[in-house]
Amino acid sequence: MAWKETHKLETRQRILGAAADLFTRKGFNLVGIDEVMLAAGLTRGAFYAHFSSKIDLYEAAIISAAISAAERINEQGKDLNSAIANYLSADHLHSEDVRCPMACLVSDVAHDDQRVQEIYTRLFKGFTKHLQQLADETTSEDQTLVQSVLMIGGLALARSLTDKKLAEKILLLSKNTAQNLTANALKE
Amino acid sequence: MAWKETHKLETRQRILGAAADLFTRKGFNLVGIDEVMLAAGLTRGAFYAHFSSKIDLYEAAIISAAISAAERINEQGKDLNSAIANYLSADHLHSEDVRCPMACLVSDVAHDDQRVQEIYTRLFKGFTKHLQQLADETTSEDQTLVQSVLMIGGLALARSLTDKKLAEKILLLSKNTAQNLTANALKE
DNA sequence: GTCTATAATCGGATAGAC
DNA sequence: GTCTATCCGATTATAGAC
Repeated sequence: MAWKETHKLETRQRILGAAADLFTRKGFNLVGIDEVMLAAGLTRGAFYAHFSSKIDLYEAAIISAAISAAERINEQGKDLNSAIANYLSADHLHSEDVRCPMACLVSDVAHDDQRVQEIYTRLFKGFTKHLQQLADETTSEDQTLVQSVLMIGGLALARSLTDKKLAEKILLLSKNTAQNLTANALKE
Repeated sequence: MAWKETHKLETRQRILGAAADLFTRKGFNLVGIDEVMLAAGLTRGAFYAHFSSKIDLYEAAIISAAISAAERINEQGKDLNSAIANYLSADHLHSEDVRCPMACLVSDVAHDDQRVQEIYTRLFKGFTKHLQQLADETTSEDQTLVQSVLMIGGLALARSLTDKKLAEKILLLSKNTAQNLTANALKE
């Protein structure tokens, strides 16, 4: 019974991983349950043993994707500047595996129902809190918020442009601005 | 024949207006042709006399929405700072009529096909060009790009948060940062 | 828990009358 | 050009065997 439970959990994680990948790449509506289950190595019928609906999966997948993205940042850099650089890198922009759902779904979420928006809001607060922990004490909450806008906005924008030269320029400029932000720049 | 043509054009514009409103509010997939035509005061059957497909309408509606949003900005402010303030205002955030598609669809577009992305890219270049015309000669292209990230990213993010206090704080901080941007802040 | 088969629905697109 | 009626494909969700 013990490994049956862990096996189910493992399967669930595999589904979540596939869903996180597909939803961040294609959004909610363009992804089918078929597609997710196939990517997880199963068929559609098995889906409802793990999740009660597609929306249910979506909500769980966003959280899962955010955790993966945070781990990816943590692996590579220990201070705020490298976290910013890592997030706003060409690597992240073109990443085939881990992508931050905060950027990939920033406008999608505005069209979704309130439950999804609440999850997104919670994740965003976690995002800024995480940045703040990496920063030194001289960094204000307000600075962190602006850095978040530059990170999420810069990446989201870059992902939607076909002009890849321009996209990478936007990443670079957003990175520099976020890293150089001073408390002074935010005043009225 | 003359006013028959203008009547058709007028109807087309009414459809486009309804579509611009619905698509920026709900995204592509959650909007039905039924819904658009009903909002335009017609029925579904009449749709295909004006557009060849839903995607065709979507592409035209994004452009139409961008023009409306630009006009809205132009009406209210003549200089760069008031354009930024207007764009990143609580008014624009909660607007029931005109909304900027660049912010409302920034991550949606990344999931769409290339044609839509190309249109979005073209509109973005128009967006930055417009900002630059409002700015004085001391403003560099790079500054304008960062201002665009703060405007589009700030608004998109604010729209997805259920915590409206936080959303308006993000607007305010993004606005201040965009207005105070100096060439120095963008350097490596 | 996972499979195959099927029900039920929804929405884009077309046909033909007016 | 606009309407009503209809077709058709796609997809979520369920039923029942293993």
